[in-house]
Amino acid sequence: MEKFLNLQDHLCFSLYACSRAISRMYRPLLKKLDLTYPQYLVLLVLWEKEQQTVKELGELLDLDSGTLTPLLKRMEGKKLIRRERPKTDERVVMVSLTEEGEALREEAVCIPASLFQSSGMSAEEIGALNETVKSLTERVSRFNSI
Amino acid sequence: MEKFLNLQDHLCFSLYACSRAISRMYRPLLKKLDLTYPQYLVLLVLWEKEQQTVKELGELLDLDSGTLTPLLKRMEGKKLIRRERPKTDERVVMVSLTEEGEALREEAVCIPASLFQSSGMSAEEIGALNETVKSLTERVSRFNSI
DNA sequence: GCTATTTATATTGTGCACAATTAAAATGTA
DNA sequence: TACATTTTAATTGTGCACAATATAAATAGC
Repeated sequence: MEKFLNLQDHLCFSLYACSRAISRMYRPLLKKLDLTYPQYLVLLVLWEKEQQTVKELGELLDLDSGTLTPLLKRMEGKKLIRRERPKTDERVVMVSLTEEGEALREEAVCIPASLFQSSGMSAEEIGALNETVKSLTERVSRFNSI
Repeated sequence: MEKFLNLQDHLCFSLYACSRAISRMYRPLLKKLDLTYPQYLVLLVLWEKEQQTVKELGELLDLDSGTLTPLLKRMEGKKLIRRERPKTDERVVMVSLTEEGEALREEAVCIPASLFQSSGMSAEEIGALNETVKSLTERVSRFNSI
């Protein structure tokens, strides 16, 4: 006989609600940059390495082309990125930063601090939570692929 | 000078990716019950208290009517719930379980165990993580409302 | 070199999320 | 009681997520 859990005892719900709460906190900050949260994540990846394929972006962000293709087209429309198929392999779409996209980095650099500030947690606590959550994701994902 | 974080060091991304990974793990289990993850959450709430208003559901799940109204209509279409406006206050929509909705509880009761199993964590560790994440959500949400 | 398979992206369709607006019923107050 | 305000859902529009499918280029085997 399985014990029946309260909504509040479901870790899945806590994580789902927390992720949305953070996204909601970031939204007004990102709106000033005319960005959505997933678009911000794409920029985070490109600020680390300014040219990547759609496939690489998808692997890093764990998003498929059904999500990324229209998202990247919107970002291209805003002149934040370029999308081009290299002559050497026309299956691939290379995504690279424009100057505007690169320049946004300066304006966005303070966004993570808002989570740090609101969390009331120390850098160590945040780091530890991050590692725990990443480890959980990895195990769950591994479980998925079995 | 702010330090620039790697994607993997962003707690916001870890939580976002983890939430989606869990949802992905649940999806095949929920598909057997013809449920989506948010629909499952609505049932979790109704299994605890079998009649609630849309407003109450929204407060518990942190979802607004723009999300809930169409979702609940789909659940009504599947005969899992009833939606009715009480004569005493016709602004309100009361949501209540049908027998089918109540009966799904038995089939869904094992779903949380799949997260427990795949996580490789003890019940204590899961409980502690749950508390940490809930506390973070609360602080972030409070920050939002200032 | 020719075909079969693989790889990378795009398309289509469904279902959330959420901001902004609308609408209708209930309540408060003069 | 009349009218302003508040409460509660519904609607509209945009942008993800993701499964399923399609398409075109590249590579592998023969």
